[in-house]
Formats: sequence, C-alpha cells, structure tokens
Amino acid sequence: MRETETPRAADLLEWYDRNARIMPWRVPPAARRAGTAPDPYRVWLSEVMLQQTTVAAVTAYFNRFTARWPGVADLAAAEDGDVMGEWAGLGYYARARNLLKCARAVVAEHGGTFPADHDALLKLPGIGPYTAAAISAIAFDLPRTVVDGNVERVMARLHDIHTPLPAAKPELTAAAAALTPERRAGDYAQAVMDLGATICTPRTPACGICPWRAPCAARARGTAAELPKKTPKKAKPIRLGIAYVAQRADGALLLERREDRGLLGGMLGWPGSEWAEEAPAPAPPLDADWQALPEEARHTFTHFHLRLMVQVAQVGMEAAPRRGAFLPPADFRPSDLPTVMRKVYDLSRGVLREMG
DNA sequence: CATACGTGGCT
DNA sequence: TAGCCAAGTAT
Repeated sequence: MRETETPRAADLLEWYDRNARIMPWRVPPAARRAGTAPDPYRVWLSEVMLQQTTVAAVTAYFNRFTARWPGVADLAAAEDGDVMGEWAGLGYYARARNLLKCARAVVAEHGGTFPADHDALLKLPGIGPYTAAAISAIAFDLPRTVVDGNVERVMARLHDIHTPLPAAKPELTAAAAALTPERRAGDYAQAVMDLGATICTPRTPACGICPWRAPCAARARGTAAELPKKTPKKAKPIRLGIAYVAQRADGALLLERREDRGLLGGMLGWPGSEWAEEAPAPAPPLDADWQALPEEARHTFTHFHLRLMVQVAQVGMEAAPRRGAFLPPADFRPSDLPTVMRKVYDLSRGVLREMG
C-alpha cells in the first residue's frame, strides 16, 4: 500500500467490499451497489438491538422478531407483554419499551414508513445521535457520520488522541466527520464498525492487516493497544434481596409485571423485597410455609452486584396473593423472564418438583 | 457532565 | 477470577 498522510474512505470501502461480515439485516456491498436498498424497519430494529450489545447476542433475537413481526405495523400492533417477553435476556429493557413506542409513532405520525430524515428520526423514542445517523446512512444512504464505540476507538488510534473518553467525544466525532464520504455512506458506516469489530479491536489490534495501517498515528507510535483512554469506573456495591417463588397446586407460578420504568421495567419477575445494601425486610406476596433455598441467586448488573435469597412455597388453589398473579404452566415461558429472574427459576425448579 | 440501565463472552 | 467490553439513550 502507498504511504498516505491522511486516511482515505476509499481504502476502507475497498477493504469492506472484500471483507463485509454477513448479518441477517445487512445488504452486502455488491447487492447494495446493484440497487438493493435495505429495509428501514430491519435497519432500525437491528440498530436498536445492537446498542451496547454484540452481533452474536443480537442475531437470534433479530431473527425471532422479524419472523413474528415482519413489518413495523405488525410490531406496532403487538401486545406489550409479547414484545417484552421476546426481548427477555437481551438486556437494557428500556430499549424494548421505546421500540414499541417508536413503532407506534411511525405508524401514527409517519404513515407506517420510517422518515428518511435525520432530525425526524432523532425525535423518535429510543433513537439517539448514533441510531439516527446509522439509519440515515445505512437505510437511506444519507452522508451522516456514525459515531459508536468502534468509531471512537478507530479515530483515537488513527490520530493518536490520548484525551480520555467521554471528554474526547467531540474531538473524535469531528475526526470521524472529516473522513465521512458523500457517496456510499451506508457501506462506509458499516465498514468502520466492521473494522473496529474485527481488526481495530480493543485488545491486541491486528494492525498488520489493517487497511488504514499506513496513515495510523497510533500504529506508528506503538500506542494503538492503549487507546482510547477511558476514565476509571466506580466499583460496584453489593445489594441484597429476597425473591419469592410460589407454586399453586395446578402448577401455576406467582409472577408480577414490573412497573414500566427503572431496572427491568416492564418485565415479568418474581415478587420480592427491595434490593438494597442493607439486609432486606421480608416481603412475602402471600402467607405460606416459605422455605429458603440453600443457594442464593447471584447476578451482576451494570452498576451493582445482586445476591438474592430465594424463598419457595407450594400453595393451595384458594391462595390469594397480595401481589402479582398466578400464571398457568401453559402461559409461562421461562424465556420470557429477564436473566436474573430466570436464574431464580432455575434454582427453584428442583425444590418445587420435590415439594410438589 | 454524571448516572442508570443487562447480559454474555473473553482474558 | 474479577474486570473489561459491546453497533447508546434517557434523564
């Protein structure tokens, strides 16, 4: 490769033409050139799922969502609980709540078609600067600059920027904007992200095979692996709680729908105590012969570790819970539970079988 | 600008 | 193992 002073979008696009990763929502570069445009609904859905989430984790969810709800109008007409259940396990559940709000807004305010307009996209629930730019570029080929974690890392290395994130964000955004081409904006956006995901990786980047190795300042100075700098994170405290798993004589399980805000908002879960650093006060959802499991459920969230004591009970058909409702076995899918609640269920299963 | 908000995989 | 990391958004 010829030595260059500044990186060129054309070099990256040439690499992308040969190395684009295959993903169910992606139109490969050859097809894109031939005139096949991506479905904005699928672009939007994939981008929301990909927020802070790996391609490997998203793929199965994307396939299930698009099989069940092929278009934005189908999703807009779905029951809230069905969408939350289908999202269970993917995390950041505000995304699912905003996904539904967004689908309904697209139907109600945009005639069921995603607007090909960056500012209009930005006004929709769950669509921020990154996602608005990604949909603009990938779905509509508008020359918007996409700035995600990959782009930040690639720009920090290309220009050997040592300012720690998030303070470096404006500088990195400006660097990314300066490189964005007018043509093939969608392919270019996906190319930078593929580069970050496969070559310009957080640890041990593969600089030797990078299409931008020649103009990369960090590679020249040997600082690539330590960029981007980040401000240190705070330690996670430990919170304690109690979860209550009640099984009725017909096998129905006592579950409740959590409020539509905050942690696990809108998701199905076991009734329980508050989660706090202090030992929790008991909060059984009904009076029964509760039995503590020998093992607690452990789970780590973004900002704290959780240790849940699990209490189980078998109750009669006359049981009248103060919270939640009994869900018959036919209506209960463990996969509808967020992971922490599924851990509680998995710990309880054996004991419930013995008791029942 | 800082914080809340999940999860699974990798080192 | 404990920590870091992933195609961020809302407040």
